[in-house]
Parts: sequence; structure tokens; C-alpha cells
Amino acid sequence: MTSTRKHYWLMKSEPDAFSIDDLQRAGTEPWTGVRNYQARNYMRQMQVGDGVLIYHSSCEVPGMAGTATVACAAYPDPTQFDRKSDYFDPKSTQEEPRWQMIDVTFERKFKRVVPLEEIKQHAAKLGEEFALIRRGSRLSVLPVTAAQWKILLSLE
DNA sequence: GCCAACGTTGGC
DNA sequence: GCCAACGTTGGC
Repeated sequence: MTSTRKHYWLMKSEPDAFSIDDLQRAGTEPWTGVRNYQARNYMRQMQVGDGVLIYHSSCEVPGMAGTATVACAAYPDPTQFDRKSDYFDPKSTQEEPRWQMIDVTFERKFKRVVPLEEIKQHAAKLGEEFALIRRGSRLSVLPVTAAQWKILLSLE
């Protein structure tokens, strides 16, 4: 888990709530609210400097909007302790926090949003098992291989 | 530990 | 707004 190699990820965000433009304005943003164990486990594996594709979901044109980098190692998501937060989790404790998160730093906004529809056309190259294009996949944080990263960036 | 019911995600 | 797919919950 302490590899020095750079790893790549894709993170989904609903642009109505938080878009690539919001990230550009913010610079660095705490990625709060992930409440899925698999997604959390991926965030635990993240290391400073890892590449992140920012993906817009649940919107008019779902697709890749830009890139960011991982700004810090995973740490407890404070919203799980906040009763007023949508992400409050009564089963989580300070001693044993259930949810972690990372911060991401804006890197680049794509000249255009690369639509999911277009990404799907490259399924053969990307691999059918790539979670983003797998039917019914709802994972909001998923790993991207170096080869996939290269292909995905080339679509811009 | 099974599984039905329910809630959520997210493309369309 | 619909609904398929999936994760979680809770009764048994």
C-alpha cells in the first residue's frame, strides 16, 4: 500500500452540486460525503499526487470534465459526526470513524465535457470491466489504469 | 445467514 | 420522471 508509483482514479460529482468550475474556483476541495464502502476503500488507497478524472454525473451530458490531483492521504470525513449534515452517520464514532475522505486539487478543465456516450465507444480498448461503462455500476470512486488514463485523456 | 423490502444512483 | 441495478436493512 506504500507504492511510490502514481495511481489514477475517477471520481463522480453531480455538477449541480459541485462541478469542475466549482473545483477550479475552490482550488482544493475536501471530497466529503462518500458513503459506499468500496469507494471508501479506494480513497484509502490514494496517495498524494495521484491523478483524478473529474466526472459529471446525473446531468444533461454525463461525462469527463477535467482532471485533479489527490492532495492528501485519507482522513475521517467530519460530516459523519455532524447531526445537521446530510451525511451524518449515527453508527460512526470518533474512536472508530467509519468514513474517510481525501482532498482533491484542481488541475485542468477539459476544453469540452467528453460524454459517457463517447467513452463507451472505446469499450474494447478500455476493457469491458471498466466500472464506468459497466451496466448498472454506481460506484462514485473507481480506479483507472495508466493505460485507461491515457486513452481517456486522448478523447478530449 | 437468508432474502424481501426499501432507498439510492444515475442513465435515459 | 422513469426505472433498472445495486447496496443496505431488518425480520425471521
